[in-house]
Amino acid sequence: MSVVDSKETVKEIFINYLKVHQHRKTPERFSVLDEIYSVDGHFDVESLYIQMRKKRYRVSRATIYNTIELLIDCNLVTKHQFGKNLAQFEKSHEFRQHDHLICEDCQKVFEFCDPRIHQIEKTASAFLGFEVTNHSLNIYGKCNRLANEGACEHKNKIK
Amino acid sequence: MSVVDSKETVKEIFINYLKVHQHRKTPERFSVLDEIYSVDGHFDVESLYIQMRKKRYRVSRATIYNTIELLIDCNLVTKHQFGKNLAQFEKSHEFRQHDHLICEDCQKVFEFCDPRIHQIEKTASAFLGFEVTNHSLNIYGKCNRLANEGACEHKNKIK
DNA sequence: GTTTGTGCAAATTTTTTGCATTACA
DNA sequence: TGTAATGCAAAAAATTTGCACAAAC
Repeated sequence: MSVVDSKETVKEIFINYLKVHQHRKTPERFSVLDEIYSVDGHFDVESLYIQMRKKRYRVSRATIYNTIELLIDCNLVTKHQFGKNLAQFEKSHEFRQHDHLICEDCQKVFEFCDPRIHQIEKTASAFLGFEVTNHSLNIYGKCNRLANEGACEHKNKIK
Repeated sequence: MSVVDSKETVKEIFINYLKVHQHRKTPERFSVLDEIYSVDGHFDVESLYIQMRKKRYRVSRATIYNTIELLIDCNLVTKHQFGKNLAQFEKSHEFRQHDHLICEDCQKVFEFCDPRIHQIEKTASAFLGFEVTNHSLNIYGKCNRLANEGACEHKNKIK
């Protein structure tokens, strides 16, 4: 699926969500969605705001916060908390569910998939009669500098 | 191990940590540790602060933040981020490693253990040569109100 | 006696809220 | 046209920082 197709698809999903929930289809909401699906990796509200101001869009922080909440509700965006008090977000449609390995030295975030997490989800939810909607698994550690030369920007990296 | 023994043990660990890292042994640091190990479950800095002020202790928020950082560093306290921008903490010495199921309706947090998470940790860390220090697995969902009557304080609970 | 740690308050940072105005339906 | 959504700025909430004073070592 091309980037353009993906944007079309998520826009349709969003339009449908807005219709079903009787929310208005404003240009601001679509520009936030479009911008989020133009970016790879994680982002926070402030950087998205600055990025959108630099470009063609005119949106307020309040609208970004509001729109992201809607996008999370219709599963087009995922929220992360990597241990700091700054919420990070990520587009999530048609992306393989993945979890994160966070390097405590360089703060870089790596992604990985492991199907076994679903078994754990099932067991744990059955244990208390939970109806699971999603999960968040973060593994913290130190990325091996030698094995990942260049992948990790250490503060004290040997130049 | 009794509560008193546990407090003695963690105090020794903390004393040793402070010695090794050449930090001073102040009464404030020990009272924060003592108070944390008197409380069950999760807590945030503000509630710990209020609780300590109500009781015998006289500590500032800044000191609590500072001390908790040291306690995290010596593995006596664990930090959690359950999706909100309020850091939650928990004593962690001699407590079985566990993960969390969070109810999106009532915000209640349930604990569970699953040894399979360690296999995932191993696989994921081997994948990128990570040296794992810890992990955080949060499963979000809706606790079954009927099956857990009384366990979950729903906002719209049927009275 | 040095120097780290503390308390307090001010500053920062991130998110939320109130309200007048705009614009979708 | 009625009402939800927006922008802005102020407020709130959580954490960090600066500095004078206290107290470990």
